[in-house]
Amino acid sequence: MNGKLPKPTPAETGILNVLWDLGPGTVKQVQARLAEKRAEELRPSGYTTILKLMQIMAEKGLLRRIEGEGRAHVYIPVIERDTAQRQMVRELVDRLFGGSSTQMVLQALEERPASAEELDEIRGLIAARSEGGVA
Amino acid sequence: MNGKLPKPTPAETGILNVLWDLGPGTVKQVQARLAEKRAEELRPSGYTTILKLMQIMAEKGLLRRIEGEGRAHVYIPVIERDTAQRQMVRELVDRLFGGSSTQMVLQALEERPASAEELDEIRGLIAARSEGGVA
DNA sequence: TTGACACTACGAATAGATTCGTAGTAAATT
DNA sequence: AATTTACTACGAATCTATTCGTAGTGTCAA
Repeated sequence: MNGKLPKPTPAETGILNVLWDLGPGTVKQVQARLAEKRAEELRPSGYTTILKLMQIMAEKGLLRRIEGEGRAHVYIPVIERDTAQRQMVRELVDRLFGGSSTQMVLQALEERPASAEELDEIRGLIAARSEGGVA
Repeated sequence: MNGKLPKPTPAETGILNVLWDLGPGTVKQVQARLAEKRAEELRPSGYTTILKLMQIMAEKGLLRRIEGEGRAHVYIPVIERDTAQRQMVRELVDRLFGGSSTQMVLQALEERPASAEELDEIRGLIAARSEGGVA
């Protein structure tokens, strides 16, 4: 059902992040959130820009649009955070790490050392995997 | 010195991969390699396409061009594999995982379970990190 | 010398993402 | 009713990436 959703572009990913965090939202809310976040770094996108993007995303099937109580439409992400994350991690692994997620994991851990708790968490997952006899 | 190298585009990344694997190469060699790899999946890019891309990459500073012995120019990657990998992993972590490389690592391990040896390798790195007292 | 060959250089077409201006519309305010 | 407000819809401009055709150049063989 969730068939062939296209890969979100960078700008679309920004919008999805907001909706994943806040739940269903209007263009205005999303735009405000993005503007607030990017205010210092970059010039934030204008209202109609975000509107257009969200319209396009609805066309593509990335968002579902429902008629809100007021006049503003409310948008909900169709693609889930997990799914998008998986998609893009996989792509990066394929493109830059020759398909070896291990290599990428090593690289990631090098770059930004995790805290002790995080390492524990990873250790836990690994332990589970090792037993599971994944091959 | 290696100052402000722009982030390689997808097509550029493909070219870099070849040069990272094979070392210095001509347009012809790169094109042949890419064609061979993509032959089954997608229609491979033509010769002049790769030539143009490599010229652009040289302009951007991603490749260095030296005059070969024959008439063909030889190109060498300026940006290193490690550097590019770090750059893009970091970007993905920031963009999709709220800056938490741990989250991305967990996701990556979910998606493509690593082999026992790989898990060992990761475990080793983690052990080293834990002791090193990074956090 | 002529022609084939193996390249490079360059311009331009196409495609996708992102941007925003302008116009339309319905509801709320005066 | 007229005006303002708060939105949506749409077209078009811009930008970047990718594509490839065509033309130019020098070398080598006949």
